[in-house]
Amino acid sequence: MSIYEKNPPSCECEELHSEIIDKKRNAMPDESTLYDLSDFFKIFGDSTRMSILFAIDGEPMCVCDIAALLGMTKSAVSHQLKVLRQSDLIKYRKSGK
Amino acid sequence: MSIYEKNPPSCECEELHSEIIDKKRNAMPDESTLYDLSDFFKIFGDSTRMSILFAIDGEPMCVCDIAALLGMTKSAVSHQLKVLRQSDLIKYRKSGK
DNA sequence: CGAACAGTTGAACAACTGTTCAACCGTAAA
DNA sequence: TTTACGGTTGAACAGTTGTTCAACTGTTCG
Repeated sequence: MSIYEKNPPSCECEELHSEIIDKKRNAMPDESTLYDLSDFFKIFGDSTRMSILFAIDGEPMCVCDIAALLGMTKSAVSHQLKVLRQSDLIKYRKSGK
Repeated sequence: MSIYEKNPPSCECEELHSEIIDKKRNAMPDESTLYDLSDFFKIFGDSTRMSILFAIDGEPMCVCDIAALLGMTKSAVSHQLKVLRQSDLIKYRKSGK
């Protein structure tokens, strides 16, 4: 005995408060700003990357040591370092052998 | 003619700089702090949530209007509002009909 | 040169995340 | 009470993200 058999096609909201919507639309940052902003936060939204940033804060470390400290593989660390490097959050320093 | 056929089992780094590692380990925030921190940033790491936050900044909006403004379904907005609500970033205000 | 070391890369895979769809709940007006 | 409205929910799906594995590069030391 299903009662709601003939629901309307859902969400027929015909912009009931179009004044508010228009007003808000003008106040909104443009799309690319929104993407840049969320992309920025995305970098810190991973605990591994956060750990790496804390680890190399102040004194630089080599990839092997970071990996040992965090209990991950060199590869995983390197992948995340690449993300951080691409965001200009860290610098690359050549190591010699 | 593959040359590097007998690579070592990879990553044999026997903590070459164990002093540095130990020192860093003590300076690291504990794991739950790291998770809390990254979880916090994760919320802002999505452009939809960012948009919603900008939209409802100052003057509150109903779900239908947010959906119309951002060109999404009510459902999608509601799901993201739930995330924001769970993070105590926004408050719920009952609407009447 | 050849071996060892430090690090990078890409493909494959699993886990997670965001959107859609359809069904649903609660309130208020008819 | 019934209908419409504003909003929520959960399952399903697609796209994205993080880790691992194996192979690789470049440098340096013997």
